[in-house]
Amino acid sequence: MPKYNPQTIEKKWQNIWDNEQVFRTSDDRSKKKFYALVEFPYPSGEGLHVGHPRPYTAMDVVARKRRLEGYNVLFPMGWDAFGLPAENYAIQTKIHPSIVTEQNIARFKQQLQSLGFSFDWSRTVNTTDPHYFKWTQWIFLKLFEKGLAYKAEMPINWCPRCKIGLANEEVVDGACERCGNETEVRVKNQWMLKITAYAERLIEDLDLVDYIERVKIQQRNWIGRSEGADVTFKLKDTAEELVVFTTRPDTLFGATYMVISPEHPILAKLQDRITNMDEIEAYQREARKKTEFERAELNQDKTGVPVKGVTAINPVNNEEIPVWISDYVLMSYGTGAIMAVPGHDQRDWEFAKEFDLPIIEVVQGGDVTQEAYTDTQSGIMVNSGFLNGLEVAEAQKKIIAWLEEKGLGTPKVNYKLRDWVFSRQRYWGEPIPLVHCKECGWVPVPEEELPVRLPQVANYEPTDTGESPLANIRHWVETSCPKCGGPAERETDTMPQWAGSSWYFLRYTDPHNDNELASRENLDYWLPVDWYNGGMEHTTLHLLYSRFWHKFLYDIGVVPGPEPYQKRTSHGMILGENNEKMSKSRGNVVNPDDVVNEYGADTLRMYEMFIGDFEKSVPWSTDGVRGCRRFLDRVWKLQPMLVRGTAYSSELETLMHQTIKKVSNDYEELKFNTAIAQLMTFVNEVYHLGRINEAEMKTFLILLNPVAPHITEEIWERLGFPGMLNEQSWPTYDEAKTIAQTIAIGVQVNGRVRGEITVNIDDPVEVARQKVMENENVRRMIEGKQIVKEIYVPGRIYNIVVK
RNA sequence: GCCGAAGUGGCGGAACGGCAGACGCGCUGCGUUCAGGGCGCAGUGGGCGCAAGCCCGUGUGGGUUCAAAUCCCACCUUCGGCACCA
Repeated sequence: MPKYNPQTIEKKWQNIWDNEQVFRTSDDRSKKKFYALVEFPYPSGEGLHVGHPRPYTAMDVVARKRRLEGYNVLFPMGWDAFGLPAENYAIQTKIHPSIVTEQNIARFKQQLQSLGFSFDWSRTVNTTDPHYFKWTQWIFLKLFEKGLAYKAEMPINWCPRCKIGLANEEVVDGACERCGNETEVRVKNQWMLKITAYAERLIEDLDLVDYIERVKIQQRNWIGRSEGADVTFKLKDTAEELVVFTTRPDTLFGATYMVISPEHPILAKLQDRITNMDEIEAYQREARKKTEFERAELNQDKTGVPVKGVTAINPVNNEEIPVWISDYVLMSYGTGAIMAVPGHDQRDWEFAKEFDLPIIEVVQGGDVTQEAYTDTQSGIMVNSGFLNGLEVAEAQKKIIAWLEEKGLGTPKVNYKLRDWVFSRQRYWGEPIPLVHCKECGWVPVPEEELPVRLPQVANYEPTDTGESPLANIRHWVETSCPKCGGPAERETDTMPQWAGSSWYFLRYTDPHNDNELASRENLDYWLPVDWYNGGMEHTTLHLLYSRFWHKFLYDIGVVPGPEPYQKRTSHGMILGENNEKMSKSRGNVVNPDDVVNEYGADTLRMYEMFIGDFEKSVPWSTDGVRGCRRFLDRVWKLQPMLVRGTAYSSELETLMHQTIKKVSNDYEELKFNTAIAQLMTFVNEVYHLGRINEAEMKTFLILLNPVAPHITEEIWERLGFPGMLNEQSWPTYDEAKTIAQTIAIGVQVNGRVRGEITVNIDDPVEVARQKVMENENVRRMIEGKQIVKEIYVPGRIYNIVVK
């Protein structure tokens, strides 16, 4: 027998799988389908690192298991290839991003193939391929048609280093998610997508899907649904009103002043009445200068200016209350105005203390002169007129009814979620397929003219004014209006990277279709994705965006269901050996190529699955890799231990059934580490025994195959088993045979282990009891004491309680 | 501040009411008729003991139970998400 040589056998089997199209997906709709999805990578110049294969291997294990279970499996891979690194590289080198992208893709593909993933490579999608982004543009036009894409002057987050506008989701702690530079606020004319129109359904429909709980929680958190009421406050001696959003209309009697955002439009309307306009304008200028970060994180001290000459009327008691402006009230949430209830709101309390405004207790329980009393989910109302003495919950019902009756308020739901800033002032992205005509306004490029391709340019630099490099390509910009034929200009902003990834999983079902984004038959068959594994970092970006697009496509009848992904799971990060995040600058990056060359792809795959709890971050360990290689060596050396046998031997039968059960279940629950531990236990047992029969060997190889596909195929072939391993069926187990007939159990006295007995699982209590009483040590422990109670749990424990 | 997850040997981790530490790494010993490596076998939570065995032990303090890493209450720490969201 030759030595185990992964380098040769892995190449060999990869070629066989490729030549025989073993993992080619068919559209045979008579078979039950399984759609397994992993997030497609951005093909960076750095190539793969060992973090990538973790989720890929996990889903490869599931996909391979499903095929052996008889499913028609779709397990595709593609390239999310628009994006800044290729563009930045182009700025430096003047090499077109498409060339660099192509090279990077080739390298990524070669690396992925060397790991033996069972992707159907014939279905690869590439977001930068005009045949693909034609449909990205098509979806955008549909959104535009339905009024869900609109252009607006918006204060947006601007990254001065990347010279690019960012979506809220791309700003982390006031800094650019990509480069870490602090972002600033700039008012820009931007394309926006109305994701807020779907806020409610994006929350509600989480009930329809099987996502891990932390993903659902984070999405709900991000969307930030909050129930309350809009309440109207009249302004004394004017025709104007201020509408506020509050979650606690029951505390209206405690509202002693109002605060509006410095950007609130009423200030301009009432400027003639306001007697301190200078002061207000000065404050507005200050507020505008601050970044979101400064406004939110750094400066929690309350500042503000009273709006002199304007007085509001509290609708519940007609009290006159002052109006202030302060930057702690945001124009972008609710109505940009609040009623301040300093007795029961921390921020309002601080503000009231700062400016010496009255504080009234309306929910009993605290001491509002000392601090805001916010533990008010329940409590008794006081100082609240007709609400006095009521429980909070009753008061809420009563006040809302009262407000509605008087026409002073209505129930209202607000969301923290904002509309999606969809334009980027960049070259390397999908052109937004719209034309601006002086006569007709924004006009869509006709469908038959899609895709709108990127022009060749010499210079990729973004401009400091924030205009796209495309703006300088006059021959591309200048066009004619599709509607009136007059002169018109193309939109020069491009789409964000999140565009192409919002629907790529649809394209996999029918990747070469030139007439539609995918045929309805294929979408009906393959959707929804049965299992989608990806990173937690995409929970509030990609995952939310693609659910939004999918719901929209559902509404216009393109896709068959409201949710794209039936099940969503997530993996932990792989850290460097020093327990820090892997990065070039930290010098702790492990390259999968090196691991494959030294130990083999099967070892890498196995280690990635064995390394620890799949859902948690874990440091890389070179010694751990060696351990997995050692195991595969031991598996290889099972070959000479083979004996004949078409049924499991009596020595291994129980363990065999236990192993089938554990491995089958654990693969489904992402507990690959314990599945592999079980396979190791099995091999250890075979070594003790010194032999393994054909039936056992076959089952073992099939169980190990999803994790280590090459070595298992090779051994299968070398032992002369019929066909290829990948054509076999997943083994089944008999529950009854997973239970050992004789078993050693612990014997406790007063809950402490004092001995061990070996019993037959079917032995009656009396037999077990007799064996317990024969035990020397147990006898000593109970001697001279009175037995109060005896508990026998067959197969588990025998416990004696003595006094 | 709010929401969530998690604290178990030297390390990654198992067990999720029933013998804590499966499996792997590391370490120790023995064998493989020199060494080293590789491989095989055995051992490996701490303390006491020649041993049989005993005591202690799953972040901390209480509680429930015949029995708690596991369930309940309070707290501490770490990590992740959100955060002046009215």
